Amino acid sequence: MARLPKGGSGRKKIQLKRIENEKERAVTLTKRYGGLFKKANELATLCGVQIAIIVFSLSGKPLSFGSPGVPFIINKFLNLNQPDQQPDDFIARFKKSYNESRLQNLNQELDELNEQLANEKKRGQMLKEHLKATLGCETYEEYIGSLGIHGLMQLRSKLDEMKQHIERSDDEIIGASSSNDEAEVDLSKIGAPEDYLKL
Amino acid sequence: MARLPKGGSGRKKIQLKRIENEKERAVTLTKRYGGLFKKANELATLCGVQIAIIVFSLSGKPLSFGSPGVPFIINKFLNLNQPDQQPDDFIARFKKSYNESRLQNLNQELDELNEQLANEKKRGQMLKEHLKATLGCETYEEYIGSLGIHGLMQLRSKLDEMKQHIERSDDEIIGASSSNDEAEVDLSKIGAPEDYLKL
DNA sequence: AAATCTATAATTAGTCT
DNA sequence: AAGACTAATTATAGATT
Repeated sequence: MARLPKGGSGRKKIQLKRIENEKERAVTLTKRYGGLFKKANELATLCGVQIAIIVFSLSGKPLSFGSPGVPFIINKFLNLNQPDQQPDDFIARFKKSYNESRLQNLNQELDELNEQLANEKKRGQMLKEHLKATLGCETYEEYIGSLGIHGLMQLRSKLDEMKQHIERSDDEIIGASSSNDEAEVDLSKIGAPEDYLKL
Repeated sequence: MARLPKGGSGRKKIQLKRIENEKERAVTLTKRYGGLFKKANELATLCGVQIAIIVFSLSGKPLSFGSPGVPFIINKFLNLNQPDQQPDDFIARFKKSYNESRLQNLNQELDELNEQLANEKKRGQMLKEHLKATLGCETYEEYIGSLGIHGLMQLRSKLDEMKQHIERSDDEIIGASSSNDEAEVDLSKIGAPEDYLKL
């Protein structure tokens, strides 16, 4: 028998921005994190890589996927980022790292960041010229806008997060003898990216 | 001239098992982890969740995505799985501080920042397409564009501010100095937006 | 509200460059 | 060898139950 198009009107394209409707957002989360984990599993299987995904829902509930396992991969990741030798004295190591590594690294990283931002700018110009040549439109602002709305939102929230973390860490380090649980950043103070760039 | 169906024969369904051919596997990894990170970014944006992905390729190279950041989410995840064990001796306490200190976290955050910047660059083509799709829009994108410039400028000032803050903190901590002025941003060093985004 | 359905959007395997 | 292309597969937005 002929199949009537009884179902919905089909998929519509959606904007890449926070879904305001709470219910709809929850449904989308359920659908998509399932799809994401499925893709991750396929990637691990097809390509033989190790992969871990951690998602924190708005309610704070952790959803995780890991092949071979989340803790294993976390350990591996942390060890890579902390290739520490082992001096006898822990405090000496602490100070040594603190004095030698941090400022230099930070300055270097900041310089690189600025350099990359400059490169982004240059690339924007090239793109504009290219677009102008092919499309005949002067849309530099639009391009930078598109670029900025992604990269800069992430940068922005990240920097605020780091800033808060620094302030807390300072308290801990300077007053090292006072116990201070929960050195974690209070995420609720950071807010969504939209809060910084809302129209 | 007429457009020949010059391309390949089209996509074939593949088995969910390890791809034996090394080159093919590498190509698939590249394609799919890009797609996976894109999906993750969409999930984070659409649903306002925090998400981190870590992939270790066979060669051991880590590929990661994080919103707000991989280390941050790892910390959160670990804290959930290891509810606060109170350190009762000095070394343990110091160790705790160290592990949560800004040296590690900052460096990791910066690594992550740079990584995400690189990802942003990789998506240049996608952004171009997005721009093309939104050429019809008039004031919306332009407004975002101006916001992007503004955001970039503020980003710069935040970086400078952070840098100064860190320099002062170093003096305090390592040199045990007690001078404690408020770190102020030197606005004269920042310059006008045009200096960063001029075309 | 979770499951199902359908049309469509998005991803990508294979191919060619 | 890194990107473009195309056809086909896969994911999913919105409707419906």
